[in-house]
Formats: sequence, C-alpha cells, structure tokens
Amino acid sequence: MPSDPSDNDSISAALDVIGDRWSLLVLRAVFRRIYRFSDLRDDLGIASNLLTTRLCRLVDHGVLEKVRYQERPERFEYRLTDAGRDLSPVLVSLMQWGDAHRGDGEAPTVLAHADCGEPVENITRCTSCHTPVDAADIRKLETT
Amino acid sequence: MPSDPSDNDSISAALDVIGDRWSLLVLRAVFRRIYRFSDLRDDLGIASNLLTTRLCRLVDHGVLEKVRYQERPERFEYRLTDAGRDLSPVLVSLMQWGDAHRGDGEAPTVLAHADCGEPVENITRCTSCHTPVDAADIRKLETT
DNA sequence: CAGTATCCTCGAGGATACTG
DNA sequence: CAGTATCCTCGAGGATACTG
Repeated sequence: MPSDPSDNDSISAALDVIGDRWSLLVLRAVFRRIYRFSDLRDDLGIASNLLTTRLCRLVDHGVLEKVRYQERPERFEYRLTDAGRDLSPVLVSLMQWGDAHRGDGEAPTVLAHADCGEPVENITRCTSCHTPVDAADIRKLETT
Repeated sequence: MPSDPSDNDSISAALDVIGDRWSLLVLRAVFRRIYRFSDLRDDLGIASNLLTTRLCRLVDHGVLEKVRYQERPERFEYRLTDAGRDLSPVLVSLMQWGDAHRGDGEAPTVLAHADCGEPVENITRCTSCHTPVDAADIRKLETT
C-alpha cells in the first residue's frame, strides 16, 4: 500500500524498537548512565511490569545488553550496545527540536562536547561537501 | 520523579507531537510531498478517522498547516510549517538507524543532497570545532 | 474528495501484592 | 534488589457506513 515499501520500512523498523514513549524514555535514561532496574524505575516513575517488558524488548532488539555486575545474587545492568549508541542522533534531534519549539520559557538542555566544552548540535549534512542540508534540499537517490 | 525534569521535558514535549507511530508516518509522507487527505490515506493505509485526528493534532501542534488549494468546494492541503520542517533531522536519523541496523538485505534508502547529488548523513557535531561527536563524548552542560 | 459518526475489540498502561 | 503475577480500566486502533 505505501508508495515505496522499502523506505517506509527503514522508519518502521526503527519505530518497532523505539516507537513507544516508554522505550524511548528508558533508552534516554540509559544514555544518562542510569543502568539498574530500580534506578530506572524510580527515575522514570514507570510501573515495574512495564519496565520489565521494555528492557526485554530493547535487549531482544539488540540496543541494550545485560551485563552482570554482581554474583550471588546475580544482578545485571543494562548497557547500550553499539546499535544502541547509534540511536544517539535520534535522541539528540528530538531533544533539540523539543527545546527549540516547546521550550515555553524552560531552560533548554544544552549538550556539550566533552573535549572542548562547546555545545553540540544535530544536523543533516552532505557527505561530500559537508554543508548542512535542510529538508527542502534532500532528494531521494535512486538506487535501481 | 525524573532526575531532571527540564531535560526530560524536551524529549517528552517532542514525543507529545510525534510520539505515536501514525503521527510520525503521516509526517514522513508529507515530507515526501504527499499533501492531501485521500492521498495520505491511500499511501499509508490508515483509517480515515485516525488520519483526521493525526492531522488535527499535527496542525494544533504547529508542525503542519492547512493551505487551501481549491474553492467551491473548499479543499485543503497539509503543508509543513517551519517547525515541521525542523523535524527533518528526527526523520533522517530514524531512517539512517533503521537502514543501518534493520536492513536485513533490503536496499537502504539513500537520501541525496539536491545541489550536488551526493548522499546526506545525519550527525551530531560540535558547534565550535565542527567535529562529529559521538554519544560517549557528549556531556550535559550546566546552565545554572 | 475530505472528512464525520458509530461501534467494537483488544491490548497497553497502571496499581498493587508477592517472591527468590 | 529485580523482578513476576494479577487484575482492572480506558482508550487507541480498525472497520464500516454515511455526508456535504
């Protein structure tokens, strides 16, 4: 039904993993270095059964992994995998948009580059000329 | 309850607008220049009542606007506002992630820079040194 | 064409109690 | 601490019929 199933699928596939509010918020908390079940639950105010299902799904989808930090009793933390870390632009772009358009006087959260302390920004750029490209100048590249 | 309400709000605010699957898919279709109700419905395979609610919400949130393209009977198209266009990085980063991690043999959708035809990429970079920054090197900037 | 009006179902979300 | 087990409710999603 969609005009081009294949490119719809790229977005849909991403949404299967982080398409619901809680998954995204859990992920965001992990980026903020909150790794343990109870810490996540307390931080997010999420019901424990829901947290369990989100963590399982995120692990199943390969964006989080369980890492044991204690034996007897066994205890695990949830850490980002490489695939999970690759979701950073999604989080950053969402946050940037929220700050820009929904701020309503709230102080925006500014993220800084650890090396030099300057703010970071999320942009779409040309791989060749490195110029930032805005939406109107993006075309679909025909691959076939 | 969250450790830092203000930065959680930036993400939550963005999710209020595009936090559900259909809103995001509708928006994506509009980026692909599908502007009319019936075209959107057919393209997405969405029930008309749902499409109505999504379009209303997107208009309410200021990311789409109704533009009349015909009188008698009045007919409207849904166009991106500036705020809507600013969501482009969110879409691009989601697509990029889906392509990279969920492809499973599907040909990825490559987006090209209209000016030079080269592929585009979404990155997070330092506003000062312009170096791409990855998740591990992002810190929160204290504003107070 | 661009919706509105109904109706139905299923499952997500939330609260709460319990467990190794 | 890190979950599992239940139970309940409400509303999102989908199908379908209708309308200016």
